[in-house]
Amino acid sequence: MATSENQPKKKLIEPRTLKGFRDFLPEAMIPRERLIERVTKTYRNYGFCPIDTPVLEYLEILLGKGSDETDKQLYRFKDSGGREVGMRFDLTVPFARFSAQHLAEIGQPFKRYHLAKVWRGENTQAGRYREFMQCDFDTIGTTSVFSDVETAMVINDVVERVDLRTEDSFTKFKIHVNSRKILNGALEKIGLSDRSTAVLRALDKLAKIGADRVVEEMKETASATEEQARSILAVATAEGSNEAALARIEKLLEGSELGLEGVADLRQILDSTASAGIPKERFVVDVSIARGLDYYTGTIFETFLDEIPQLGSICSGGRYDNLAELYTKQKLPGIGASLGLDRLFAGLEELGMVEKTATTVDVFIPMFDASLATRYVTLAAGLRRKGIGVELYPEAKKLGQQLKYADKKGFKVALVIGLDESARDVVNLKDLRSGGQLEVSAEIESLASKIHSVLSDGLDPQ
RNA sequence: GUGGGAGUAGCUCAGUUGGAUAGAGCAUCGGAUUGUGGCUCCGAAGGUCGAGGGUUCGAGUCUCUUCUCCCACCCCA
Repeated sequence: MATSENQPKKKLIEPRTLKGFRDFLPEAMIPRERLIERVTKTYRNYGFCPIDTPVLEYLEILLGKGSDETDKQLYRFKDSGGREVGMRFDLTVPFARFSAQHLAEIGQPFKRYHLAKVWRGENTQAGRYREFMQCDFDTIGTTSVFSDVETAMVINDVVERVDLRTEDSFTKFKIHVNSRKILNGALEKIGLSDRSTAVLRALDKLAKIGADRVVEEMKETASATEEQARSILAVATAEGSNEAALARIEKLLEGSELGLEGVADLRQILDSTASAGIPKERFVVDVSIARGLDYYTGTIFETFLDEIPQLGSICSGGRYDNLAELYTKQKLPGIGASLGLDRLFAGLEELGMVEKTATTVDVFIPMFDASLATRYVTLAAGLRRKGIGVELYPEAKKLGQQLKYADKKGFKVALVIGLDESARDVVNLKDLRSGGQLEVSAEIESLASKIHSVLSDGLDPQ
């Protein structure tokens, strides 16, 4: 190999990232972290506990758990010890393994959340990447419908808090609810139970491609008759209010114990969430949502933003009978959901709900005069002890340049201290948003409270 | 994986029938301005024209191969 000293010109390595993989600059990462914080806080608010699992799993743990598609998308390789390994493509499969492995320690019921990156080697598209973050929460070890109710409430709470500009509730979204029991009851009644996957996959596309093409697809992929397909659609397209839709479905499913159970579950979810104060119109009974994955057996959720439904579901989940059947004989029923952070973030940006900032603190101290450096360091430390984040500029450049830097980064106030101020033991407190400034005492206690008031009320320009 | 589109400065793009040293705006850095940011003016830096081959006196431009990215399908968050 030729060394660089032997070459007339050093060949630079092109800095680049893999397709579907991204860097996050501060102005993207700061709001992203804020969103993550809010999601975490909401999950914890319900008693969900954090866990983590390895990025790599033995290949046999991951293979054949989703569809053939997920097998194809799996990042897999041999490690240096010759072991067949793969990178997790979701958080549910690792959780299933985790539950089976630690069941004795975690007990039941068990509620966990897990925010982590997952990897899928599929083709990229707008809002779809090969490395992306999922924010899962699950409750296992109980079949109680009140876990379904709680799951619905968590989804609602978490999406209500996505407006990163404010603390106010975001309301322009709908949670679509369905139950596999209703679908399976209907399939049972018309004798299509053995082809449920294909039928449901077709049904899932209803909103996208319309009734006629769904029927066509069912005939093709599930070899359903026209009559069978139409009768599934009759259940799936029950319209009107949630109550009216459920009443109609109840009629259509008469005699199907399973189907009626599904109707009862949905009624309970709607009733309980309404009593808990969640607006009724937030939920939409929608029998056409089916979810791709096969392991759902009961309630299903999908969440859409009112203004960009074409973005797809930003938070989806459902109930399953047996999470870890491939790893343990112990039956583990549960329910959970997953927030697609990157897709949601793409949506929030489109809706202008992401405030751009490149700083993590509000207060900026320019190094006005090099001889006062220690003075600045001390002042900054004092304010930080008071819980006020401060950035001190590291070089004694021209004041104008330092303020320009502060302005560009989005600091809200600057504390300007030159020889004059220092001698009189005062601080020139400048509101960078309005341009107004005020001379205040440099005493930490009063300075801190003054900063607080300027941060919340601003300072009039003079 | 299938189909379509596009690759020129960090970003958005211009570049005529093939012609000499490849340009602009924004962004970056510096100066005008050694006690005050956003506006203005001036300047600097920044390019293997995605890569490799071919045609030609001459290629950013034509041609072939290849790579990458974007869009749609499939599937999904």
